[in-house]
Amino acid sequence: MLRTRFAPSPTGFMHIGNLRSALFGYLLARSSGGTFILRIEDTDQARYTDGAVDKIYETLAAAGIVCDEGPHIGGDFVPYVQSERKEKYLICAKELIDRGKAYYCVCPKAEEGEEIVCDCKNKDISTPEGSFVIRHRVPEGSTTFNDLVFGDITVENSEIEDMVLIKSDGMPTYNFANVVDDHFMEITHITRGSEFLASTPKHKLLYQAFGWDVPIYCHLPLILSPDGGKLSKRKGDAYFDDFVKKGFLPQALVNFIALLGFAPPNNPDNREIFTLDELIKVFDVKGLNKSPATFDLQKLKWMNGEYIKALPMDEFLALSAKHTGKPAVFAAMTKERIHTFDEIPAMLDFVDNLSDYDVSLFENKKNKIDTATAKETLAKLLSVIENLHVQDFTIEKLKQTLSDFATEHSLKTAQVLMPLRVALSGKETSPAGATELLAAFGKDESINRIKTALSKLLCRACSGF
RNA sequence: GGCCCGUUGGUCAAGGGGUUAAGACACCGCCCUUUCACGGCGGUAACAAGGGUUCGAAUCCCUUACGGGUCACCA
Repeated sequence: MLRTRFAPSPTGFMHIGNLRSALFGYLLARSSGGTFILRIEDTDQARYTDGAVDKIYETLAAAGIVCDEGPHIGGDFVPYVQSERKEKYLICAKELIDRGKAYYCVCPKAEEGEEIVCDCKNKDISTPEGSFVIRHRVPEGSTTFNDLVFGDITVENSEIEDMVLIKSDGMPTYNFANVVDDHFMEITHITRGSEFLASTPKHKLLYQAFGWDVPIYCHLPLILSPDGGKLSKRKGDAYFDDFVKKGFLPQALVNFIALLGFAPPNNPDNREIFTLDELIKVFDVKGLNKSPATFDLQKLKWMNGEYIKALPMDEFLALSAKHTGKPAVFAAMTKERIHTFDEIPAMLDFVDNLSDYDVSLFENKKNKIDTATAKETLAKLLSVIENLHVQDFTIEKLKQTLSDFATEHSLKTAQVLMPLRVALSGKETSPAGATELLAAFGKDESINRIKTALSKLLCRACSGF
């Protein structure tokens, strides 16, 4: 039975890279009928942040990633929080000391840039006094491990330091706790970012020191920021929540990061939009890449736009309400045009506040419209609209009315609709055409806006320009 | 700097000895059109460099360059 795990540290918000590790662990488990577990690695007390564990649950839930075992659901291997497993690590470390594979070190903690020559390795201290750590005794030779993505990797043991297993505060280090827990929780496949590639030989040596089976490694290619380095907090492109706040949908985000460093091997029609369930179906480690992938915001936006367009209208309106207080008629206009929800406010700013726009907006060479013809058309249009009944303000009826108007005055539809649209929106671009805006604003407001346009145009005419 | 890993258009990527080197995002053009957008059609644009191996290399090997990761009592 295949078992994978996601083992984050509760240090704050969920980093995109972390979410991706979780996603691939989940995909690997689900695609082969395995089990996906969550383990909290809180061995660094200094970095512990309140609420961070809840944030992890929330993010996984938002992403649709369901755990089979974990602190919040239990399982056969409780507890799933490392700080609650403290004794286990010490016992294991002592076992290693008994076997001569680890030793007590009483050297002071090295300061920044300082290097301490440690001789504890040869002292064989049996009962340390005062502050101490337990270090791994790295054997001679070289270590080779196999990775599902990167293949065989060999490192000389002389390159590997005698790493600390138990810190002076009694807590295990990440490297140690990770190995111990993965063994006892019977994790078969280790999925994590390739930043851990370099420490994997240390881990393998530990498994061997205990005489445990070495799990199968599957390192994921890194995600890079567009300017080369890591995704960073500074630029606001590092955390899941940042993206949600900006109006990205969790599903789109998941879809996008799944396709970073991965391409489904069997994808004849080059599909790129996948639900989580579909990702499970097409997932295969063979599709994993080795080279780092750059996070391209533009493509994410495109993908998010695709998800927004696919949303049922009621869901869209519910979500857009968080970003705009405008009436649904207007919000609905933006559905097919936005990439992220935070684009809505700027698109609908004209609804409550007609800007003091310039009359040059009325000019359009292609359709032979200038301020004079626009004024003339709007003036005639005004009386037509004033004579309409309120119940005639439906898109269907307005369309007919405007079309008849154009015919009657021998105008092209554009020559009627362009000036009207500008008058109603006061903008060069608007999220909908004249008919829709007319219907959305209703009779009174439409008349007001046309009158405003006329006064602007009149003013222009007086001054002789 | 040592060690490890990587390098196909600006970005994501397919392709694993013989291809006109896919597709997507972005960009540009055209069409549609009531502006912009959407949609449709088309276009620009890539095998890091140099050596091998081979009848033939984007594909295999070596070197260089560049990029990244890692060298904690952080995870």
